[in-house]
Order: sequence, then structure tokens, then C-alpha cells
Amino acid sequence: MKKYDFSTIEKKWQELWEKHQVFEAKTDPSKPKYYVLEMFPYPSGRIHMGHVRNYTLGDILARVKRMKGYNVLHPMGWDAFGLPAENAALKHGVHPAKWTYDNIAYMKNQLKKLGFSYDWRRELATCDPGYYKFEQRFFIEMYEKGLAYRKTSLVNWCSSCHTVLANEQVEDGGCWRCGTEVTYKEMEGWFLRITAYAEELLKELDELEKYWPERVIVMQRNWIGKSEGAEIKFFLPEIGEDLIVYTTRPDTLYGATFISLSSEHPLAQRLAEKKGLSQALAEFIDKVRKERREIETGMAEKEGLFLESYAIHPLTGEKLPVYVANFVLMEYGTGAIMCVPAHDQRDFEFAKKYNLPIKIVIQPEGINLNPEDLEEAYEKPGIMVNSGPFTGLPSIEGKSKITAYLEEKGVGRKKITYRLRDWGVSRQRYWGCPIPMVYCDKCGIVPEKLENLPVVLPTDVQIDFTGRSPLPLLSDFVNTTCPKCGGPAKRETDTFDTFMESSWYFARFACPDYPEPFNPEDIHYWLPVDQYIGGIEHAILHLLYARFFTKVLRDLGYFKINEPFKNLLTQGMVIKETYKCPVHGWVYPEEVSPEGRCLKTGCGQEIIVGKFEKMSKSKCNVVDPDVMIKKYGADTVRLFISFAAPPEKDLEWSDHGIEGAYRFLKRLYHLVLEYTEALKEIEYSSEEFKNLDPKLVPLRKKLHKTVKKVSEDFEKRLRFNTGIAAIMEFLNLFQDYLKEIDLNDMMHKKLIKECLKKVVLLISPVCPHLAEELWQELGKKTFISCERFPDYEEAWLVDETYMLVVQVNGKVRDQVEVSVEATPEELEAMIKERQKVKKYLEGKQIKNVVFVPKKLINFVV
RNA sequence: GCCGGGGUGGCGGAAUAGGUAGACGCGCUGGAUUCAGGAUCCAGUGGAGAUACCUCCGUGCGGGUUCAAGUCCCGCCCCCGGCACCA
Repeated sequence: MKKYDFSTIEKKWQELWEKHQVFEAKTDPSKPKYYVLEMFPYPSGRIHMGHVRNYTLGDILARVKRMKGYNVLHPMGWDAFGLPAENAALKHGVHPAKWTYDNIAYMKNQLKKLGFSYDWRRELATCDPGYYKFEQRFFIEMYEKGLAYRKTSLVNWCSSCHTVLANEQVEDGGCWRCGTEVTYKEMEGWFLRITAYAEELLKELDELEKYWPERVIVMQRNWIGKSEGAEIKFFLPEIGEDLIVYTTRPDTLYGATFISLSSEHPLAQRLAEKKGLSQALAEFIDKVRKERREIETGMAEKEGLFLESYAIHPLTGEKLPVYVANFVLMEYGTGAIMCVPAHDQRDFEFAKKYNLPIKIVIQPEGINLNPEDLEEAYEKPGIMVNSGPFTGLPSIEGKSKITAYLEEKGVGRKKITYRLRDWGVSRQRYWGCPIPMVYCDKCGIVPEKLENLPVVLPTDVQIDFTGRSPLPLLSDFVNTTCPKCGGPAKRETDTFDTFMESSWYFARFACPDYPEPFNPEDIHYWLPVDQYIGGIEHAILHLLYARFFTKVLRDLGYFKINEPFKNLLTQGMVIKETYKCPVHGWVYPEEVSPEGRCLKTGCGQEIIVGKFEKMSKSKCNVVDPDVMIKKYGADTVRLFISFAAPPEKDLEWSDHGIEGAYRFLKRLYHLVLEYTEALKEIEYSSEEFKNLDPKLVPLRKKLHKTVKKVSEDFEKRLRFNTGIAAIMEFLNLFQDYLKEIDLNDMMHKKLIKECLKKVVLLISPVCPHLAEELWQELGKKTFISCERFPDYEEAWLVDETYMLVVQVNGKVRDQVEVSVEATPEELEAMIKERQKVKKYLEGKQIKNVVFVPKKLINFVV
């Protein structure tokens, strides 16, 4: 028997696919298109199992859609700018460009070995000036529309990466990449006005809700954080100016007993000066900055500084003391709040600490709150009290009534606020896209001329051991001429956040060689992406930025679409069991004895079998895709990874599990080969099966049901695990039927041929190399990758008989095979006489009989 | 605290429309083959009791609706993820 020689088979078909350009996509408006995209990888050096899973899921879908007659675009590229390249340069003395391109070459080879059906002609790397020059152009166009601007702000700073981080890149107070604690620094930098699109980004989520995972929608909604409230003016007599506060609870206005400002608030400074408190305020600001970490996480105790000033309540005329408070953020709302201790927990705590009055203005129904014995703020709705003309109103109504009243009197207005902040895109890094701006002493900030783009990142540089960007030191780069006046000027030396590149790459894939950013013919045909697949870790960052860019590019006239990704699938992580030794920490599986002891020299401690965790080098639980491909072949790896769990769930890597997948493919291979000689010349047409041997009819029916099931699971539900299970189930049944098969009978042979052909077609999106090989063995001259997905015949899906489940009082008591044509009356009469049923009915009165066609009959006694 | 998602055999997971819970795979048990191991093949495999038929229990816990609930409703517990002084 011929051995299943996967390595020869896989190499053979990979070469043939490439030679015959099988997966090249061409714009063709006469055909329906389907754009499958997986999140492109950062070229870190080697692909990991997470990539294998992501790209296998995408590849199965791309292959299914191709077989279903779609013109499929399935590209791959490299998110090639980023910090690790600089770190590698530092550590190994390799230039970031060389390191990056070497990694790309290696990883591309790995992807090819997995047999993914990419159109490699469209490959792009974001560090290529031919790519990023358009990004520079978009930025200049945004600048001209007022969507990009420069400002000084307090930024998140990672001292280890020597760069600024966006709010989205701070996780639990640490840098999202290296985990170093983030500090705050005042810096100037470029911002994109994503807040201008806040409302549209939020609103469009209602539509996306049908096609995107709910949790992603929820995360984005929270991130945008829309709130409706009011801005209210409080007059400051000391300086003769109005202070504007933002509140979502105008209904509690009469309960305001003091005012708090952010320490960064400009009016705080002015009031402090007036009262000779500048020194105290400066100290307070300093303290707040130092404690910002604790403040942001809600850990710091509330603290304030009384400015010895008062604000006039716009409706009562009362004098309210003005404080600066450490918990008031300058970046949100107006940086100033009215404080209602009775109905806001934060204000309550502050008031208690500084002995400020508490005034109740909302009473819950049936309870009478007293300021003296209040233990926490009452934040829920109720009936308004002590609220002048509004007393007696439900607080829900009071919100809009008070706001309207304020508007009428000119001391306030309705206001919508978003939590979303503008996107800071400046990074003090070398390995990134240069920001195409020039600083001229005479003309100020001037964008580079479009015809001078790209501003090329100089590659002839030495990476300094401090890890700082070499760009500011490169006089050839820095010194330039002003695009406006031609005089001497200096270049911007910051580079873009790398999320810029990934915000529009999906569109460039439609026309990667076009001399302009986009060829309208191509992008209007291919966009949007029909199915986007990637990790949940990008639920906010990347997906929100890409949505924002899409809207901007639409408004700049490039796109016609509003949203970049129609359907989104967020696949789970690949996780594996971990082992921990009490002495040595995490250990490799090879370092654990069969008795569960540590095998490190002289150790012998009992190993703690840990949780399944995301594969990582530090936890010693990684499985290298290369090793698996070598041992089992790409088809087995693809099969296991798409079978072991539904796509959106975490997948537990199992060494036994992959053995099972391998076993299945060997079985399939040998089964087909066993018959290929006898079947080579056999052809069949569906009409011929009308005279099929009755004992084989159930087999053909199962075949057609399986085709239907797999078709739905693979194409519509994206549940590859159940689709594959259905194929396995059919093959099990098929093998049972082999005893019945007579190879001298022509009809039998035709049926076997049909079964094998269809099974091979069904499995082909998952295991394409093996499928191509078996297709050839079955006498076919075409690529199975270019074949049509099998059809099923409706007539063969229906059964003449079925197993009727018999219940008595809802409990299963019997099963009978019955004809679909039998009437309920006939069935009832027949079943009552059956022994198994009879004993439950004897001596009982039948109260009701429930009959569910083709399913069950239930006697209620 | 708020917002999502989830809890099904020894394990990963099925059950798409309220209708046989446990498909498929792993593991395990027994058998065949083999000098032996591995590989392969066959049979069994939710639990308890009877081991011939069969009976009872069973989808996190407690109630409910229904002829019928893993699935719907109410209350609770636990796990995972996100957000969290955003006024």
C-alpha cells in the first residue's frame, strides 16, 4: 500500500498552484466578488499557531467561496513598521530594514508551506516607500481639511520604548507592548480629529451589529462613550468671568453645594493668582501628576485645594466654594464640574472629607433621605425636592425641563459629550513612516509638497545604544527647504503610530501597484471587505481607526463605502496546558517525567499542571507550526486547527488531537486509493441513480444530506468544526456500507465514485493538497481548487421513512420506523399495540396525544 | 460597581425552529493482528442499579411556563472578557 507521503504531495501542489497562477484575482465586474481578508501579521520572525489558525480560517472560506463561483480576492501583506525591529537592531546590530525583510522572507515561506490560497502578486509591506507615500499624502489632505492638527498635551509616555502612546495603547497602566509603567509628560505632537466622526462611528455600529460580534460592538460603544447632559455657567465674581461646567445630571442642579476644577484648568490658575495661592496650586498640580496612575485607576483618595473663591449658582444666586480636585479630568467635558454630594458618590466622598454641605434634591419614592444620616450618595431617579419651581417633578423629566430653563435664561445649554479623544499619532521612533511636515521660521508649519512625496525614511543610519530615534541627529534629513518660501527649514522627526498603516491597507490590496493611491475601478469593485478575520485584541484600536480612516477617505473622495469590513469574525486564541516546577518555574513538557516530576538536573520536584494559557515562550507552552508541518503535514495542521473548536472560541492545542486528524487523513487517503484503479473510467449522471439498489439508497441520501450540511457550515455559518464532523460521520457510514458493495455491479461502482468524488471536494477547502492529489487519482485533470463545490439533490434529502420517537408523559419509551405517509390516526392505533408502549398505557386514561410530524408522538395519560 | 459572553460525559465540543441530550474527535476498556512494541482494524464507553430484557437519575443551583425545557421566564451561584472617579 502506498504511504500517505504528505511532504511530497504538498510540495507538488504548491508548485503547481504557483506555476498556473491558480489564485490570482482579477477585477471583473461581470462576476460577483468576495473579498476575504485576515489581519496581516507583524513580521516578528516566525509565524505562530495564532497566525496559523487565523489564516486557515480565512483560507477555508476563500476556497469555499471560490468553489461557489465567486471572484475571490484573498491577499496577504506585512505590517512592517514597528518597535521590535529597532530592538532587534539594538540587540543584534542588524539594521531594522534588513531584520524586517529577512523576517518577511522567512514567514512568507512558512505561509506558502501551509498552502494558503493568496494572490501573492498583491503582497505589500507597509515599510515600503511606495506604500507609505500615500499615507503621507492622506495626512497632508487631512491637515488641509483641519482633521490633523498639532497640540501640546499631557501624553502617555513609555520610558522603555522612548515614545508616546495613544490612550488605547495603555493597558492596566502599562505599555501595551512592553508592560512598562506609563508616565505622563507634556509634549507637542500631531493629532487626528477622530472625535469629529464620533457620532457617525457610533451610529453606524447599529448597522454593524448584525454582522459583527456583539462584544466588539459593545467595546466600541463604551470606548466612544457618548453622554447627554448640559453645560451650565457659574459666574466667578473674583475675576468677572463665567465658569462652564458639564453635567449629565442637570436635574440635581439645586443640590450643587460646591464647584471643582481640574488642577490643569486655566481658571484655576487665575483664581489662585488672585488669592496668592499660586505656589499652593503648583504643588497641588505636581502632586496630581505624580499620582495620576492611582487617580486614573480610582485608587487615590479624593483630595482638593480650596481656592478661597466662590461661584454664583445660576438659579439660586448662592455662593458656592470653588476647589481644585484631583479627580476632575481636564480632558473630559469642560474640566470643571458642579458638585452634588447628595447624588454623586465622588462628590459625596469629597464633601465628607472637607465638611461641605450636603443638600438633598431628589427623594426616592417611599423613603425620606436625610443629609445627616446619608451613608452614600443617592444616584438613582426620584422626585425632585428643594428645587424651586421644579419641586415635585420626577427627576427624569427635570433633566430636560431644567436644561430648557437654563437655555431660556442664557446660562446653560444642552450638550453631548464623548469619551473618545483625538488620536495622537506622533511617535518618537525611527522605524516608522515619516510625518511629512516641515517647520519654517518664516512660514511656520508647512506640509511637504505632494510631488515631493514620499518623504523617505533614511536607511543609512546607526541605531544608538540608548534606543532613541536617530532621526533628529541626521542633519541631511532634518535640514530641508521650506516648500512654501524655499528658505531653510527643518523636518518633523517624529514618525507615525503604526496603526496608521493598518488603517487603510485593506484598500491598497485592491490595486497594490497603481501609481495613485487607488484605482477607482478596482476599489469600487472589491471594497468593502466581505469577511474580515482576526484577533479580538484589535476590537477597539485597529478596528476603530480603520473605520475612521474609511470615513475620512470617503470624505476626501477616494471611497464610496462608509464601512471597511462588512462581516467580522474574531477568532479565539490558541492555548495550551502549562507546567510549573516549584523550583524552576515554567518548564517545557519534555522536562516533565511521566510521573509528573521535574527532570531538570537534581530537581525531582512535583510538577504543578497549570491552566491552559495563551501560547508564549515565557510559559514554555508554545508549539512551533514548522515542527507540526514537518511531522504531520500542512493538511493535518489545517484540519486539526479548524476542527478542534468553533472559530470564535479559544482552541486547546492537543498532541493527541492532531494525531487524530492525521489518522483521519491517512484513512481517507488509503480508502480512495483502494478504489481508484477500479473507478478510473467510471462516469455517472444523477438520473442513473433512480434505479439504485434499494439497500444503497440510504447511503446516497446520507451523501446528499452531508453535502448540504457542509455547504451551510462552511459557507454560511462559518462553523468549520461541525462541517468537518459531518464529513467524518459520512465516511464512517460509507465504510460500514463497503461490506454491501459489489464491485462487479456497475451501479455500485458509480455510487462509490460519486461518494469519493464528493467527499474529496468537500474536504478540499480544509485539506487542499491531499484533495488535489486524490482528485488526480480519481482520474481528473483539473485543479480541484478551481472546481465547483458539490451540489446536492433535493429529492435525495427526503426520506420515505423516519424514526418516530414515542413518548408517554414526555418520557421516551420506544422508537418505531414509520412511513412519512402514515396518518397520525394510523400511527396512534399501531403504536398503542406495541409491547413497550402498551405497558405504560395499560389501565390509564389517555388524556391527550401530541403528534409532531416527522419527529415524535407523545401520549399524555 | 457597570456592560457583555459563558457554565453540557474523563477531555475538546455537537444539539441551527421548544421535540430522542452527548454528533464528531480525543482518551479509556476489551478483542484481533504482531516475536514484541508501535501502527492498524473491530467492539464498548454519561452516571447508578440489574448485566437478559430493563429501570431510575442526568445539561451550574432553586423555582416556574409547557404534553415536552440544555433551549423560554423569574431568582441565585460560579467562570471568562471589556470598561471603570468620564461628572
